[in-house]
Amino acid sequence: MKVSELAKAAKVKPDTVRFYTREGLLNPTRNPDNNYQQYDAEDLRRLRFARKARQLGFSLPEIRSILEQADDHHSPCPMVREVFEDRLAQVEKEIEQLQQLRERMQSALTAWQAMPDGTPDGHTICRLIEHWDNDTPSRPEEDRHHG
Amino acid sequence: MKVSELAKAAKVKPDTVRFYTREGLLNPTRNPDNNYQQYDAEDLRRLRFARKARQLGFSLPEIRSILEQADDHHSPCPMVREVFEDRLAQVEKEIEQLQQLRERMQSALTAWQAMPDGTPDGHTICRLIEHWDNDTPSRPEEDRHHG
DNA sequence: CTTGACCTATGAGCAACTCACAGGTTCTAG
DNA sequence: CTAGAACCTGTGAGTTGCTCATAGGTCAAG
Repeated sequence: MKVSELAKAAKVKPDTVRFYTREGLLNPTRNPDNNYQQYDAEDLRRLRFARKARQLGFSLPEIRSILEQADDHHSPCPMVREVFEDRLAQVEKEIEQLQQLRERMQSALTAWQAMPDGTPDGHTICRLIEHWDNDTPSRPEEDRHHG
Repeated sequence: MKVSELAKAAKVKPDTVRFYTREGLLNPTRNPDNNYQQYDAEDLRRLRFARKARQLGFSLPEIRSILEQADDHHSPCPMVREVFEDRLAQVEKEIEQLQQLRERMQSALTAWQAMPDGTPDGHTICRLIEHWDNDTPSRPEEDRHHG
């Protein structure tokens, strides 16, 4: 299989295939005639595995470790279970923080309904935000990259 | 105020102050003697404002727009309200998706309790992940390449 | 006069892609 | 047989909001 064929089979973009290859998650051979990458069924399995693992929140380095363990004929499952549990805890923490944020935003919206849109006067930029009362520490920023 | 003094007053790192200055959110003057940045009370207000806005999910470009509007003596509040409502909707979407992910992870964990840690055999890397059934996108905005 | 703490600007690094570039290869139509 | 489309190659930059590293300038104290 060539890059685009593998990409299509796994429903990802060709650039993702190239990126994963660069990162060592896939081990294609070369077609000596034209220097093209050649992927096989094993690479497709690895790629599909990697995508599932990504959806579960595994990082690329983690996935690479898992694949390397499998290549060495060691079961990566114990590691998978461990990282998975950590990830679940992290997801739960994120949910909690986002819920707190939502509540705070909702009360702010309610409070703002009565507030006028003041013109900045050198002491105030926008009361709406300046009257926001921020006592909670920052939430994880990672997910904002997507949005 | 010098960089570190401003940073301390706003409880951020000096590098953040420098970064915000680079990005045009702060407008310090220069001490002609030593070329150091000089910040005043207005910069402190702007920086505090920016940090609150960041906690609410505003991006730096958005914050810069707000500050520029305020500099032009236009009230940025209508814009703030609008972006804020968009952001709230986005937070709610993220919460929903994370909750779905959590549920799927929890059922996976339950299902895994009975599954053995198989050794990779060339067809399977780790059943725990391979048997994960990924029909829905799990992270806020992965594109669906379905077809 | 050196030490050390501060300041300066700039560039790299993070995560996981995504895209743009410039050029080589293969396929297809005329 | 050839033009051009559509693929392939590698590499480097862009995304977001910082954070850190580098190399060098400034300043108070000993």
